[in-house]
Formats: sequence, C-alpha cells, structure tokens
Amino acid sequence: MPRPARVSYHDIKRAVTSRIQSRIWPQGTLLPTEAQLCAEFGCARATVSRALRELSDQGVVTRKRKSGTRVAILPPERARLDIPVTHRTVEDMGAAYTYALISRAEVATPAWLTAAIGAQENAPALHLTALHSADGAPFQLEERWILIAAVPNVREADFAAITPTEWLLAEVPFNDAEIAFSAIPADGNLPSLLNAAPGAPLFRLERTTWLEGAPVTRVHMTYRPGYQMRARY
Amino acid sequence: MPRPARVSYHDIKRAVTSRIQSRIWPQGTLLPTEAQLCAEFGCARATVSRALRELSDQGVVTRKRKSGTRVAILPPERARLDIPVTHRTVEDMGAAYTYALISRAEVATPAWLTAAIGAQENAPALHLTALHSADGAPFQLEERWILIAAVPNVREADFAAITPTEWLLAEVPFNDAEIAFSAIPADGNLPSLLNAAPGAPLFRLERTTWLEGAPVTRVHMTYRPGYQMRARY
DNA sequence: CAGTGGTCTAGACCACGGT
DNA sequence: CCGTGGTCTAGACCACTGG
Repeated sequence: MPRPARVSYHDIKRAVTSRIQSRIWPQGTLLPTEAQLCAEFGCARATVSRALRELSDQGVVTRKRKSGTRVAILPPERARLDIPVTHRTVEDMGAAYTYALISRAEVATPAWLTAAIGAQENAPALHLTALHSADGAPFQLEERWILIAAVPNVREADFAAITPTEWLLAEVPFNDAEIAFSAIPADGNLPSLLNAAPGAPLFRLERTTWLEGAPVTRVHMTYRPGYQMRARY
Repeated sequence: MPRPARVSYHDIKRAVTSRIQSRIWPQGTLLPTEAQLCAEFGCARATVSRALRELSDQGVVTRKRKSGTRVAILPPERARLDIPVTHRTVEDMGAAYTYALISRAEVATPAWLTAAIGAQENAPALHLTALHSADGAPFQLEERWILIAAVPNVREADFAAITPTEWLLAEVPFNDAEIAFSAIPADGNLPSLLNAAPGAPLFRLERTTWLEGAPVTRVHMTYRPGYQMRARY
C-alpha cells in the first residue's frame, strides 16, 4: 500500500488504533518504542510522539518513562462533557430563553456548604435563586451561593439583568471546579417552580468553583422533569 | 523577573492564562500571533503552538486560521468525565465488589431501541440484566442489549463469570459512544433490586456504543439511591 | 492574495525510573 | 546506569480563510 509522501500524526494514530482493534496488539501489549515507530513509518519522532500522546490522553494507551507505551487494560470510558451556559442550552433546543431572578439575599455561608467547599465559618455569601425558562416553561432552577470575599464587587451586580453564571464568567474567567450529578426528589418549592409532581425525580448538577484554592461559588442546577444531559466521545 | 534558560510550553500557558485572568486580555481579545509570542518569550514557535493548542482544547481560547487566536467568550464549562468500570468504582470506595447475572435471553431488538440507535428492525439481540453490589448491598443495576450481528461470539460468553462491560471491552476495544444522564423513578423491579423506596429518584446513565457506524450495545446503568457521579476540571 | 495557524523534520538535551 | 518518553529548537512547507 502506498505511503503518503508525508506521514501525519493522524496516520500513526489510525495505524495504532487499527492494530489494537484487530488484536495485533491486545490489551497490555508493550508497543514499539517511539524510535522504532519512527523507523517503521518513516517520520520524525515528534510525529510519533504527538500521536502517542493524544492516544494516551484518550486513555487508549498508557505511557511511562523507561517502561514504554502499553495498550490500556480496561480503558476507562472517558467522555468530554461540554456544559454550555443555560442560555445557550435552551437556544440550541430551538426555544426562546427567558430568565428571572427569584431571590437575592446576603447570608452567612451555611454549615454544610462551609464543610463541603472549605470556606471559613459564617463567611458572608450572596444567596441567589433564579429560574431559567424555555418558551415560557420552567427549564432549570438555579440556586447559588457566591462568597463575597472572593468577588467583593458582586454586591453591585444586577442579577435581574444578567445571569449569575454569565456575570461570574466575565468576572472570574478561570478556576478549578468540581461537578456532581445526582437524582433528587422534587420537594420544597421545586414542584411549583419547575412544574413537577411532588416527589418526582429531577436531574441535578452541582458545581463548586475555586480560584487558586479559595472557594468562589457553589451552584445547584435542577432541571425540569425528564431532562437528559448528553455527551459523545 | 528572571526568565528560565529554557521556556516551556507550561510557562506560556501560565503566562497567557494569567493575562486573561487579570483582564489584560479580556474576553474576545485577539491575542498576538504565534510569531509575536515567540519573540516575546524567546522560544520556538512549536512551543507557543503547543501551549495555545492545549488552551484551545480546554476551551480557553478559540483559534482560526488567518483571523488568529482569541480569548473565548462564554467558555463552556468543559469537564473530562472518567467513568471506570463498576468493578473499579466500587473498589475505589473501599468496598468489596460482587456481581450477579440476573437474566439472559435472546430477544428481538425492541422498537424503541431500534429507533434510538439505528439498528435493523427485529435484529436479534442478547438481553442481559445484572446487579453490581458493594459490600453485599446493591450498588448498580445494569440492563444491556448486545446486537448479536455486531459480536456473534457473544452467544458463547459466560456472563456469570465476567461482567458484560469487561467482556465487551476485551472483545470490541474501540468505538464511538453516546452517554445520557437522567433521573428516573424507582419502578418495576428497581425498588426491590436496588433496595429503594418505590418512586424514589435514581440516577441513571445510558450508553450506546457503535463500531464503525454499526450499533453494538446499549446499556442502562441505574445506581442505588443517593449516588452521585463526580468530575473535576 | 497574503496572513495565520497546522504540521513535519532532524537533531538535541533532559528527567524519570526500572534494572 | 541507561533506555524511554518529554520537551525544545530552528527552519520549512502547507492549508485555510478573511479581505
């Protein structure tokens, strides 16, 4: 079979994955070294290196210095999950997006939150509740705490005009975050706000964000009944 | 401030993210070209290129030929989700893992599934139900369909001895997949199998896998009450 | 058409970590 | 120790796309 004049790292990726799929290199197999693959494919080592690095990022192979590159045993199912701002999620469904601030209050950070995110006891926080709707129907209820110490000018933000997510994205562009998904029952004010039967299962996403180790905000996003979050890989 | 003798792509990434965080480069700003950044940092273009490529992968900047590199507006919250095999999930919790096959039957692919995954009408499938337990307590109920046409030797697999996931991973190492998360009520046999109150909200993960466009398997993994799936980024 | 990112090369040095 | 991957360099050609 003819070889392209120039070998791309894509070619190497395809060749390697193909050999893994066809069992030429079963799980756990030690792959040839980068230098050997260079020779085989007739390309520079940087090209092989990039191919193997990407496969490693995808969890297809595992690499260790000195020991070499192996076909992953039990590759974790690894998905990249893009969670767009709700605004966009709704519009991507082809629906009209509306947003309403329900409540806004300065509070002391509740104890459960303090423990969960590593904030100081009773640190002042802004507590917000807001409803995101699609074509006028409730789509997602957002409950959020923002630590005022982390973003002092949050006191001046007008959350009737801009969603907390968008304000924060503009204000604190970067951070570390942790996400948790769960199923919760519709209780408290959820049935009326989300138009759900009492006790109905609702999908919830919780996200905590830190800026250089200091907690910034925690949000609970509870979706309308039947909502599914999707990802491909 | 002193510059290291050799500039790493990590240095560039930190420098760029730092400028974005500090509003030197607000959202939407056009960054200097790779060549300009090379000159500024005193390194090769490949180094700058790798730094910007990784930032682009992370959704921090967006790149387009000819127009250049810009700070992303509304960066999507992008998480990498590793879903290990249940076996490992349980053991990572420090619990003893057990597995039991509940049912196994050859069926015609149900109509709803056919439509969802693009399989042929009435294609023969293997339908499996299995329970994964942690320290003897129900942890996850797995309901799976495997299209026999895609993996003919599935008929000889002994799913009492090996979990469907692990068998499939060994048999069909690669594929495209789609995942959906949702909250469902405990109905049918779920309450008794997962030790849940009838109607209780349960977290469910659905995954469909294809091999080169042909559907291979669909699985519904329903977790015990209260389970949370977590990710960091 | 021309500017910008996308990629490859050939060579080099280095850090990690088995043996 | 020394093999393997991790990374940087300096230079080059190419592909896409905005003006």
